[in-house]
Amino acid sequence: MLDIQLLRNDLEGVASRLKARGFDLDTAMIAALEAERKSLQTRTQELQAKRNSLSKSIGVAKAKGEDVTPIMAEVAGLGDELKANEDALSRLQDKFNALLMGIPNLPHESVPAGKDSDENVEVSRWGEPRKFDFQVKDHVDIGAGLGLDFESAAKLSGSRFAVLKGGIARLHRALAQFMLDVHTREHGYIEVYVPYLVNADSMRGTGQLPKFEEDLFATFKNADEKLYLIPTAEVPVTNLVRDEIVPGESLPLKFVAHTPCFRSEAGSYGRDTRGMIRQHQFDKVEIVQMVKPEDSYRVLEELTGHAEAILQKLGLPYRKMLLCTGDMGFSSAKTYDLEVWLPAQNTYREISSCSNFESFQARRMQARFRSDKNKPELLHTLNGSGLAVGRTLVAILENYQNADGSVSIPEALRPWMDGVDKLS
RNA sequence: GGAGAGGUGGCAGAGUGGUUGAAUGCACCGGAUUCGAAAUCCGGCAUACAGGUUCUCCUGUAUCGGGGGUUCGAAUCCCCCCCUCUCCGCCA
Repeated sequence: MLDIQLLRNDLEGVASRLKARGFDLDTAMIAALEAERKSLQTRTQELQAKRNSLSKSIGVAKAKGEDVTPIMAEVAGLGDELKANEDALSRLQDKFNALLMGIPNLPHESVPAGKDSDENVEVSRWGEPRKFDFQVKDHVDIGAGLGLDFESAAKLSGSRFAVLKGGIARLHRALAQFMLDVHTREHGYIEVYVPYLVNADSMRGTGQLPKFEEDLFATFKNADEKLYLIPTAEVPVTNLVRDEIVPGESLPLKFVAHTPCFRSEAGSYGRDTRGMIRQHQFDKVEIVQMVKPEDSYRVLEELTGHAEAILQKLGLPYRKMLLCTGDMGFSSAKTYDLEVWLPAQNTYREISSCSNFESFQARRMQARFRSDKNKPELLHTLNGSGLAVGRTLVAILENYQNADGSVSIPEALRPWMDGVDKLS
């Protein structure tokens, strides 16, 4: 959520920055709503003040044993207008709030302008894609002989699910454990285990709701209370600080969580239908930080580096992309995507997304910190995939495949695989 | 699932319709005392929003788990919901 003060003070400026990310802000409508709000609110508060003081004087008069009927008569006249004003104000505020919740974050000034992913900017590249002296297979074909089973998954649940058996399931588990261990041991994150079902408040806090309900899976706790399956650990982990005022000295808070993620993938029919790239359910290790505002851009670089470290340890070639204004997520002010090399597709594919949300999520969540005796201040939130486990599995299968159909295990991962150096 | 108790400020904990945004204690901040510290004493100390003033405040409104209701007036009464604790049952 944007700062409403910013909207009031610099509506046109906000509109033009939003335009850069392809969002049209109806400034005339907002200005009109704002003018109406101002007069309604002033009038309502006036009436409330009058009622309060009259009510108070009734109490005083009664205590003295005086006759209160004249005051009662006076206050009775207020009732209808006050109620009408209160109702109108609350309707207007609901409307304004709904509008505000639907406005995306402002892009940081360092974000390049652009329409879509074609205009993202490559920042750096790491590793050399391997030269194969045989015909490379994609992960589906390689995995078929190693326990990657889409037919069973289709029987159980339909399309966009996978069953892993044997060594490949083991590899999947090892990857998650490896990532968790690196982030906790080397990068200073605290491991957290969190619920996979969360309420609507949590989804609103991080920005998935109200706009993107169709991307989520939901279930019902009872007839009128819906719970959502998390599309990323970002949701439960970031919401740990919702409605909290944390001591300034406790920042930065650094959390890492390994969770399954559930996405309906509505609107992506036909895209990445083959294989494990785009699933309804996948595992991800997510790193999250809550920091002071002045630190958040330094931390974005640091956090992205933590995700890169996993790719480097695994020896997977990747490139780091700075997303342009038109390709960023709804809540983000600046995002780096890490794209891993997939030889069978002969291209780089997203495996991590690292974002600084500045105070956008914190404002929705009322997540604040207090330094000394200063007033509470909104903190900044960041997160990144460190990494998407399923896609990392795909990358290893494809990059470490051998001519005989076996797959080598990256050196760094072997301690998590009981020393196994090859799946066959 | 059954029975009972409870949710109040950073924390603990009073408060069952009327100058209560809320006693008291702890914590915290400023000052006094002290060579300095502890102890003691004095004062301050919630959040959001609006209006005024504009870097310092003033005024108003809302907020005592959430929502709705009664009333001139609700932390306090009524209804619904959520959560926590204790006991019993069930259970990975």
